[in-house]
Amino acid sequence: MCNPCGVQNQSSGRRDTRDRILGAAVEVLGTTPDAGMGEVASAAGVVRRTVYGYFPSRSDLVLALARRAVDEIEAVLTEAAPVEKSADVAWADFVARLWPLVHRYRVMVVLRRGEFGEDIHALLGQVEHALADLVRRGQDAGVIGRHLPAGVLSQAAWSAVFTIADDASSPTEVDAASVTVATLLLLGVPESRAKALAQGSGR
Amino acid sequence: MCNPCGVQNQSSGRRDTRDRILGAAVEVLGTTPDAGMGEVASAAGVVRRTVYGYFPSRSDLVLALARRAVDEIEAVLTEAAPVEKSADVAWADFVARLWPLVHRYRVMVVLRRGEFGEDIHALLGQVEHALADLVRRGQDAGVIGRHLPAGVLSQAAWSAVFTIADDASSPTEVDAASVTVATLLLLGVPESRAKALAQGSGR
DNA sequence: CCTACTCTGCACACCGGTGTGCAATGCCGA
DNA sequence: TCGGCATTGCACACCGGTGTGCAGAGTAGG
Repeated sequence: MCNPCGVQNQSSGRRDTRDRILGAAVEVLGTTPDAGMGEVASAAGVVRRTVYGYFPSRSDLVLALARRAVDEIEAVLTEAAPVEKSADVAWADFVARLWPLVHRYRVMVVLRRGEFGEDIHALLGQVEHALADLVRRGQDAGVIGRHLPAGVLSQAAWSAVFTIADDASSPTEVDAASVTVATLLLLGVPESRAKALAQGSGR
Repeated sequence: MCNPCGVQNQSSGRRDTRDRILGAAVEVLGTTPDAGMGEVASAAGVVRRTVYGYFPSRSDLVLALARRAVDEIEAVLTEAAPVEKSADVAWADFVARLWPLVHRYRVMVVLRRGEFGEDIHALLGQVEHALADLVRRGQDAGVIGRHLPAGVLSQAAWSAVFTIADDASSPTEVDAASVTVATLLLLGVPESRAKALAQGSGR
């Protein structure tokens, strides 16, 4: 082999390389959604040709990426928001759990527009629908405001998380509690309660 | 001429055609940021070749578009937020004035990532800086919350406006007052005051 | 009517990304 | 030591978008 760039290629297994490519794709496409296969490949420490060995086409790569991300987000959501929990508490937990991983999902938001809008939106639809239900539940229980319809409100809060994430230039300029408070406020939760919830779910 | 598509071409003047192209570009690029010159052209009721007569390159078109949008937004902002006005009132007025025009600026948010990030960001930087200052002023006066640093907070509120805009599928599903309330809440303005301000600035 | 100007409708070259084929290389386990 | 396997490093064809050139056709105004 010839690997002058210090990229570790140890413990190569087929599954392993695939994961490394997927990981690189998250990173690269998250910041440059229209990057080519070549860029993804070199970010993964691999040659363009190799990527095609795992993903026959660019869209296969992107969709695999999306599917994986959506699965993870859905897992976090169902874990944080069981039906018996109050909606505002559930939201706080969800955001707190999501925040450390958010950089991995930035790619989804970025990818929604452009090229694959159709398919990505379908995948994301699952999550967004569940989120809307959660907000609606909160509105019915009176713990979440009615200043906007549930669908719009959940969407606004949901993407506020990502907006804050990629505006916070320094990695830890903003912590999970702050983001939780901000989104709770947007949802119409009173300030005192918002702060209490953020403390509670921040472990 | 040969115009089977019923596209009105009357009162052609050079400036006029230019404006129609720019308008079509706002529309098309707002929903499909990587649309080609051809798509913009036909949306403007014109042939691809004609567009090149006004904008020598695709980036010229995009940048002209961006410059124009930023100018308009800046005008709205300075009109709505003179220094003597309290920051929360100013924000409410700004959002209320911006809302009816927001579809024209969606393109900016969409265009920030991808291809021209550098230049667009420079243009938008003007506005975002002013917005951050406004929020900071509000925090210092105690009318805006400190749950997030001014820069991040202003950014979050600012893009919430656009998020809400393109999630509201039906055009008038959401009115200016609702959006104003939502963003004020996000900024940490108490609910009662937020609603009062939204009423006040809603004309 | 003639001129000037815009818009059209092709032609074309160029470029960058995609996807494929194939021979060569290096590694790891039997 | 040998055979299989993943990876490499070219080769290539293909496609779609960009930007240009040029000869027309339609139109408005003097």
